[in-house]
Amino acid sequence: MKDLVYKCLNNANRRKILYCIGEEERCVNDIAECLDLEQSLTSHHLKDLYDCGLIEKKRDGKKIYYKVSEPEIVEILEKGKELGDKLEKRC
Amino acid sequence: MKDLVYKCLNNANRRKILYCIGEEERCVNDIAECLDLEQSLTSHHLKDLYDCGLIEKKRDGKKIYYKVSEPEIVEILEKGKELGDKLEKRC
DNA sequence: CAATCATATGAAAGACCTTGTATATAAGTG
DNA sequence: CACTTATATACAAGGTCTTTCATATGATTG
Repeated sequence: MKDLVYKCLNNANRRKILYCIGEEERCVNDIAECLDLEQSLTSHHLKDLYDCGLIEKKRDGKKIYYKVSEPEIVEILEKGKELGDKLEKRC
Repeated sequence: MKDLVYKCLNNANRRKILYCIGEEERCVNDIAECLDLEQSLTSHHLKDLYDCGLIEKKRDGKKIYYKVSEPEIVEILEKGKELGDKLEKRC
């Protein structure tokens, strides 16, 4: 259970999704299009993120809008990216 | 390549190892004993962490001492833990 | 209500991870 | 040099993850 946050972070597509809906909410189709992912794949990942509690959703007519509910996750993402970049330069 | 940091974080034993050698260096055997892990498993995980660049090693006679080389990883770990705890309370 | 649009779900293939067992290497010791 | 201690590596079994394809559900529209 405690591993869910790290598990969510351990996939490039999920990380992209988090960045994508970190500032403003977006509907599934927009997310998929924006990141060039299959609709169903996007949906699967959104479910993982949602089940983990990192994002929230809101229905509006046919569309469902998602956004990050825990800003901390974006901070972690940024720290992770910084560190990753730093480590990459070394090799 | 950029995923290595997140991959390293996505395993409870590796996270324990990072905590264990975050402050002071320790040799493989001590780490294994301290965390109650098999020697070879400890060694496997240390290799992953080392290859990723998160920890450094130093030989002293027969023993090899490891310690965290990037303190940022411990910060990330702590932020991740805080967030994980927060999310867990919800369910 | 049939058709359409938007999203979710299930199943399955293949890739990837974790772990354990057995064995190898490397350093130190008698 | 044989032996022991400390660590690393190879391999294989089992499990988990990611992705795709096909299909289902749910809301809206004509």
